[in-house]
Amino acid sequence: MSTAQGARARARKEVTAAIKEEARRQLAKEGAAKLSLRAVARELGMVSSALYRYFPSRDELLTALIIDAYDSLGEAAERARDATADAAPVARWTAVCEAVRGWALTHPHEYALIYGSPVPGYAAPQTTVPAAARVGLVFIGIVRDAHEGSGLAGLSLAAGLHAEAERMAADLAPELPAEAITALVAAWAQLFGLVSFELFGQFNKVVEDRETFFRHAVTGLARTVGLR
Amino acid sequence: MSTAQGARARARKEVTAAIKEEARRQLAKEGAAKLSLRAVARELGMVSSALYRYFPSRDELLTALIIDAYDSLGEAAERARDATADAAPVARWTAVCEAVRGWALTHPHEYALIYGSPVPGYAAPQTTVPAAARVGLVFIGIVRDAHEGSGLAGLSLAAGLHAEAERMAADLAPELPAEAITALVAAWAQLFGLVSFELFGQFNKVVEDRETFFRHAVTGLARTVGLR
DNA sequence: GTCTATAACGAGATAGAC
DNA sequence: GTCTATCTCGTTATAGAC
Repeated sequence: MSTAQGARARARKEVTAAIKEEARRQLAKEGAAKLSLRAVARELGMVSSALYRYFPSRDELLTALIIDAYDSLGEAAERARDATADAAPVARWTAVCEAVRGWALTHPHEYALIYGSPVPGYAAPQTTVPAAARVGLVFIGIVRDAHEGSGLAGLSLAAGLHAEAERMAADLAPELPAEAITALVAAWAQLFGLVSFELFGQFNKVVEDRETFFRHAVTGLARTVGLR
Repeated sequence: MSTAQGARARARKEVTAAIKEEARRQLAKEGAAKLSLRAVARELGMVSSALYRYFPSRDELLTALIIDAYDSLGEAAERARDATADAAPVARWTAVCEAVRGWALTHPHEYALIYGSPVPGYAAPQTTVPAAARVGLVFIGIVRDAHEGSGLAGLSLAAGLHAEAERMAADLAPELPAEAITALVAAWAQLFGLVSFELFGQFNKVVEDRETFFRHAVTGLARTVGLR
């Protein structure tokens, strides 16, 4: 019975993986808005109703793809962080930024799914939050390590932002100065601005040597969060 | 006959405008990927074949919407620049940034159309380039004015980036230092990272007082391009 | 119990004949 | 410009295989 259960569980895992794999293929070809359970089933030689044993609705399938994408990106970032554990803070920062960019370039459609336009009629549930937070936590970890080690450069903070900065710090990293967390959130958004512009074509005919440009830009970002 | 011709031209303009208006409504409801000439025609009480007298294809309609969106955003930015002609460079910079954010918040679907995920199967033609460039030219203008007036702060440039920086400067603004243009292009992308994160929901449960946060962040961006 | 297959619903898009 | 026949879709109910 334990082997039968094991076999069933294994089969279930494999089918689930095959469904997501095919769904990702469709994501690339038609976009998230047109992702269709029927098409996925057809391509897999299944009947559409059979898919409901694995995903209770189309939206749940989308959610699974979104979580997978966030996790895949988060893992890439964590690998880069861990591989540079002994390096200087700025070097770790840029290494993670480059890992993010590298992941985006190799997974453009999954990147568009999580950081591009919202899918009409779909609202991401709270279950996506932990996976979505992983990249951010990697950056927080680097800044925290720098803070406890060589220290952070002093940063200024606009007068009206104190309350909000304290709130964000309490939420995200109580052990860090509020100005650092504020700067970090801004840098986080700005990093994805650089990646999105490259990926979505805004750098066409503008930036040619994108790798060098990116490294220069994110080194600047590292400085704005107080790393050195 | 000249009155008849004038009336015809006017009618054509009006129908064209009505088509685009309805198309924008669909953009909001279903997203760019599902924009269909048929649905637009139906909603307007026309027959789909009649639409082809105004737009030769769905892609051309999309292109028109994209150009309109870029122009609308560009105008908002230009208005903010002109309204602050006598202000300090940093104040002008933040005013234009806030105009960009304000436009995005009031036109979220058009923003997603031009700065969100690419539409599958659609490639923007070169005709969109001039409209797309308008916002960028506004920022270049502000930096140029500052350079000719109170001057720019000195900026560093990564060693390997000299060639690319010179190329970009020659392309975009030969009268500005190459480091300034490089920093400006980065800041431009980073600005849209801030706006996209707010608009696409990444700031949910993270940034609460978004207006204050945004102003703080773009003031920081102004400094990274050498304004003061 | 776990899965797949058949059939059907209501809604929307599409193609072509007229 | 209209009408109709035929597709697609998400989703459910049901029946039967393993």
